[in-house]
Amino acid sequence: MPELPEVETTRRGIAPHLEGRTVKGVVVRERRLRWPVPVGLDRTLRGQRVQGVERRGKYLLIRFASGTLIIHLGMSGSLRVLPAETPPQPHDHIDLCLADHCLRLRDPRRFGAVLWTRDDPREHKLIAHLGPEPLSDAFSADYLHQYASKRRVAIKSLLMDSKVVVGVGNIYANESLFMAGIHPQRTCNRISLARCERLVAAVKQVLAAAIEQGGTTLRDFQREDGKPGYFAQQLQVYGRGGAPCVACGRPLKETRIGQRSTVYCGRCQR
DNA sequence: AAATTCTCCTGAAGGC
DNA sequence: TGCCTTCAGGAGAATT
Repeated sequence: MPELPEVETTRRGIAPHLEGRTVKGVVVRERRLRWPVPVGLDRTLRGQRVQGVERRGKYLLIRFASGTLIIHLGMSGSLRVLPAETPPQPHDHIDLCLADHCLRLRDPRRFGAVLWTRDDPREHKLIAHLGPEPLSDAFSADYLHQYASKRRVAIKSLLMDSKVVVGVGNIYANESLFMAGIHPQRTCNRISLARCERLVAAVKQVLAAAIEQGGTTLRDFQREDGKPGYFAQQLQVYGRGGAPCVACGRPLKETRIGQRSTVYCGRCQR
């Protein structure tokens, strides 16, 4: 499941193969994604040159002179650069064809999205109201503390709210809260500035480390499976309910917050 | 306004 | 072995 580190790794992987290249054609085999894939993408993009590949939160932005292709990978989406004429496999929904290669979107669960906007993508409905990037200075302890003071949800829910900060999915919310020693159920307006400081630092550290590892595990973005290696590796709590806490050895507890699997240590996290 | 629940979908895992 | 059920999850939409 693509979290921000994997989306960023994908961006870095595909950008050199796209930027400055001209689209030869677009093939849409399945347009029933989260929202219908716009009709006429082939006509819109054929002959257009890619000006840049950017990211905002978990949205990838492929910029052209006449507009921007907005791509979200949802839960099961992946983008790979393949040699032209590579036969499509099941769930390979869209190809962006270049001279010698194609950018191919695969998304078995179809929670992803491919949209087109002619306007500034930063003003797009889905993007305009997003919170700050987690690795930017705008995501600070002061910012989080102030935002948290106005709300009464569990801190984990706050972290995963894209209006508060983008890119912190379920896995990294669990990991960050463990690292910061904060109980995921704790009401967000009852966390001190000092503890917000720890939490913000933890989020940045976890995401930065994952991007670094995503870079190694996904460097060969043409490979068939694209399974992120950093998942299984250094996870301290996610997926480890009942297993011993790496810090104190007590069994990790598992519960649900907002329909999401939540794992924590009842002793280390308060 | 804020908080909570619902919804989309398929593959994996578990039960019998 | 095979069929059935359950579950996971991003995040906007709908509901409370």
